[in-house]
Amino acid sequence: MPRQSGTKRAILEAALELAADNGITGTTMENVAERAGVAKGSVYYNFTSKDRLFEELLLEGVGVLTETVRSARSALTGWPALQAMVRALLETVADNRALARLLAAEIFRTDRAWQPSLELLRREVLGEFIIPIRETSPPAEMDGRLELVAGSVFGAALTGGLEWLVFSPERSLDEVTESVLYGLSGRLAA
Amino acid sequence: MPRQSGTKRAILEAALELAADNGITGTTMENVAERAGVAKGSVYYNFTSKDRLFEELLLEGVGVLTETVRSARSALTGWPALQAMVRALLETVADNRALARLLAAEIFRTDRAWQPSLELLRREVLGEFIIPIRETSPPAEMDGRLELVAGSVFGAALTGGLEWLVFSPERSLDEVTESVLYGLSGRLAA
DNA sequence: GTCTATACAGCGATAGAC
DNA sequence: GTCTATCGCTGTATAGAC
Repeated sequence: MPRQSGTKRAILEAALELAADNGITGTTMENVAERAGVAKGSVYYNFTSKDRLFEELLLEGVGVLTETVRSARSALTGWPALQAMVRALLETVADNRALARLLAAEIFRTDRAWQPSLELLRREVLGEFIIPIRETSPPAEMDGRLELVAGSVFGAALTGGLEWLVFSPERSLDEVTESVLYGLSGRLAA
Repeated sequence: MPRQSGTKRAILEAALELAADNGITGTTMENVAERAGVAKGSVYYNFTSKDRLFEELLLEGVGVLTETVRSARSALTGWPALQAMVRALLETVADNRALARLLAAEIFRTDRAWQPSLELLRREVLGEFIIPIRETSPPAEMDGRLELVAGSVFGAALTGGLEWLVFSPERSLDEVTESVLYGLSGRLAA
């Protein structure tokens, strides 16, 4: 089923875990090789450069995120769809905390070799959020700003998830989902 | 008025601009020196190490952010206070876009020398958000989770602001403020 | 396809003149 | 207080044996 050799998979996983802890620049190809249980030469055989390795890693990760959010939306519309999407996003964050932290650090950078491809995927995720937002019939003057609304809803969930994992890991998924949705539910504006 | 020598200020500013574009690890002390118009030795005279330089930079930045948010809250309570704080935060992001990007990348990292001091300041900012949130009389079962709610509201604003600066810089502060507050106003849950 | 060994550059930090 | 010069280490990437 895996479309890659075991070595390639092992390298990707090692790179992900190390970079979540030490940042991408703080992760050396030597570290990755050690952790994956192979020699540095093998890393360079499987990935032409460090940039390529992390590009592949990030694109795969955002792809998984997009699919999860999309399938959570699937049959629902409007607010119930948004609730399901936020929960799915938080679940993904919890299951891939390394990826989530990496993504948070990379998503607004403009200096990376992989930035163009990453931005494309980012827009895909935001697009998934725009769909149910539009279904809540926003006023006409918000039309051109739905991407900003979606970005901030996405940010609320991602930041809430990271706050959870990094600073309050004792909380349950349910509690965190409720907390994030509480902020979006309008009860703050009551 | 500045409590530091001109050289120290110039170094801090150069470091901030460079790190926003290239990341902290991607910024060398040589780069900083060049941009500040001094020699590398002078950088090391003013800051004992690279870590110290960036610690000072980040702490000063978060301090400014905290003060801005606090003074925006000042005389207000509840939802109006939150609105004012979000707007103030977005204004600060716009005026210090380099700092905002740097902060977004650093705030969830756990591998930095300055992480403990940064986390303290982070809690201060969140504390400012918790005050008006509590004033909206959340149900008792949310009591222990207000930090998560605050974190996600803060994240909504910060992410919305970065989305703005990095991907939709043609929007106005008013439009972005409205967009972020739209997500928090409950109109998505209507 | 995986290994070891190494070239080569870049960076943080220090020494010491002025 | 600022400079130039340099040390020592680390990291990316490659060469070539197996």
